[in-house]
Amino acid sequence: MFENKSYGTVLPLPANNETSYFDESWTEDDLKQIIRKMNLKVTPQRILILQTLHEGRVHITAQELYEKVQKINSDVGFATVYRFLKGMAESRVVTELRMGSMPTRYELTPKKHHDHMTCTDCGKIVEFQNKNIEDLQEKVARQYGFKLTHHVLELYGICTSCQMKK
Amino acid sequence: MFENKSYGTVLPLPANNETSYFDESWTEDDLKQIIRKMNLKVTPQRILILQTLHEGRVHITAQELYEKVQKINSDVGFATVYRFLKGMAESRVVTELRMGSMPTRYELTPKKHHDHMTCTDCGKIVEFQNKNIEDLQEKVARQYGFKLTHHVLELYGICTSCQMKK
DNA sequence: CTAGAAATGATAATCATTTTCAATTAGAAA
DNA sequence: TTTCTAATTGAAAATGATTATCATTTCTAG
Ligand SMILES: [Mn+2]
Ligand SMILES: [Mn+2]
Ligand SMILES: [Zn+2]
Ligand SMILES: [Zn+2]
Repeated sequence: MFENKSYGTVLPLPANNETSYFDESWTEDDLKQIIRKMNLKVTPQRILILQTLHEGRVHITAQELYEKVQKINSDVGFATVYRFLKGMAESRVVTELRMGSMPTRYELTPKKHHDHMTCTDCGKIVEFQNKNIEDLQEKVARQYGFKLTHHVLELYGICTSCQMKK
Repeated sequence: MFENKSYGTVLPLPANNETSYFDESWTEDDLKQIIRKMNLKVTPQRILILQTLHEGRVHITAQELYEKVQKINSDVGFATVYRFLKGMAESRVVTELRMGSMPTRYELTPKKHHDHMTCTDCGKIVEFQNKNIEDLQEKVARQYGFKLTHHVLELYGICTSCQMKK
């Protein structure tokens, strides 16, 4: 399974997974606003990291993001990338994705919540929304007296093209 | 079997939550059979590890299991515990539970699949089954041409008693 | 401007998990 | 039962992602 592939190498995410789903473009002022909203000082590093995250592929690892940022400004340390990513996760600007034992992946928190379905052969990730499932989750929580804060739903299987390869 | 019942905790580990949900008791022969079925040699270490896992609390970490086993036979190394646990996970004898960034927890794979709802305050874990959700997952997979192999569904929230503490 | 809190980044530390490898052992065959 | 050998073991080292340290630099409120 792709979960056993060595660390450091980029997962074979197909090109269509590398497009950002954020249609809107962000100006430097937008970026600064976002940083200020999390009560952090605006620094060139944070602007660059956030910008790169926004422009780049979704579901990126801290390491991948660090490498991308490095190519633009080699003065950015990976500690800063990890730190900022962690901060953004805390303030919900980004969402952490922990799939299996692989390094954590990040995506800018989308306006509308979605879950993920991953092909265990090629690593393709499909995003989906299903209100019925979300409603049922609430129902389960209610049955046990829980007040839900969040959830993790990941589907794993074989995608169409990988099925045909066999 | 474990419907409407909560088992184990992740964080505080109260003693009264250490009951196994496996009603059946396993004889040494049962243990040996299970090990042989995964095409592994029967060793005293593996018997002890499996037995301890069966008797102990569900949702246990490798480290916790190692410590329990140590008390009975200090000749068992933690590499063996990790290795055997990993092997059992591969042959589906145990199920891995990766919650957030905490160390992996293990449980003997139950006859009937269940998912987990965790209190983020006290760590209480509630196991639940919901056929509707499972069906909807299949439906989603079908929509995208995926052939599902497994899934991860974790609900997080505040349990009843933790809600009252506020 | 300036002060001082916040941020940075090189480096070391953490920590769960995996690997290595020499010594031991299970268990099939003789 | 004895032999043989591949599988297993455990101590220790390695790994890899992530986090902490801390001396230095940089924001930004005033
Ligand atoms: Mn996504
Ligand atoms: Mn369980
Ligand atoms: Zn695929
Ligand atoms: Zn609670």
